[in-house]
Amino acid sequence: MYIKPTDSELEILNYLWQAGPSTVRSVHDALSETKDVGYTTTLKLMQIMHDKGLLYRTEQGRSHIYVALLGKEETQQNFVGKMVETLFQGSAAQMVMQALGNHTTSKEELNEIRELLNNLENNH
Amino acid sequence: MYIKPTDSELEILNYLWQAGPSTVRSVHDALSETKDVGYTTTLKLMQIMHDKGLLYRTEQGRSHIYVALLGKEETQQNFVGKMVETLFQGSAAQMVMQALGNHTTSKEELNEIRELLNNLENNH
DNA sequence: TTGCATGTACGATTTTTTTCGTAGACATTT
DNA sequence: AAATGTCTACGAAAAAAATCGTACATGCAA
Repeated sequence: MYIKPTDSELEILNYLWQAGPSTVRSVHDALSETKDVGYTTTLKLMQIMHDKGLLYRTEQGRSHIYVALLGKEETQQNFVGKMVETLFQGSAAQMVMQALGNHTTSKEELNEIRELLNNLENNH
Repeated sequence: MYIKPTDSELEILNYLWQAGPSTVRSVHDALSETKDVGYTTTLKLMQIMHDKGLLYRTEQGRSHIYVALLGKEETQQNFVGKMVETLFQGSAAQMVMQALGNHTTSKEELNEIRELLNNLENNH
């Protein structure tokens, strides 16, 4: 059963995906850069995420090391899927066009996408 | 200042975008198809949305007609943008590939995207 | 050994979101 | 006219999320 992370939980997951196994301290220090929040708030959030089964943790001396149990790809897929459903009437293509139209994308990336389109069409 | 709609509010907005100006009754009837919720809950939600400035309303006899004040495109852009930021490190291309890879897309739509890619590259 | 820094645990509060019961207005039906 | 159905208003409760204070343990430095 999939548990949808909240916005705050997503910020934490995002850091863990990039940084790998981390202490509350390092997660908190990272989040503090962009957000004004107390240490115990981050701590509590991560404890709750642990309770929910979103994070695994192991003791390391006096502190804990946390690892994301939810996969990045899995989560991306869930969020994108839901958004396509609710905001784009199920049409991935519409969202794609919206996204490409409103973001700067490099030539290389555009080519990558082109290649993907070709592959999709061939395996039809 | 942009107000981010909650999940429930999004469902209502979504209906209003498709159906145009509507009564609470018709919104509720539509939502009831997929969701088990009381009439007064939908009513209250729409009243709150009106207070927040998400909906405009006008009296029509004994009932009210509601209209979405938040644009569909604007909202799509906001949600997609945020998702690209938080879940795809700001790379729209990555999300695009994720989305296309996991959804069935018709040949026509693929061609539309191809055309968009060409336009993007030319206006570089 | 005293004090300070740094860690977890956890209760409690606040804020946000969702839900719904009840009351009152006003048509329509019987 | 009385009963019934359908509407809004609104308070309040329940549920979910986010925040933080305080207590307590432990390592380390003075």
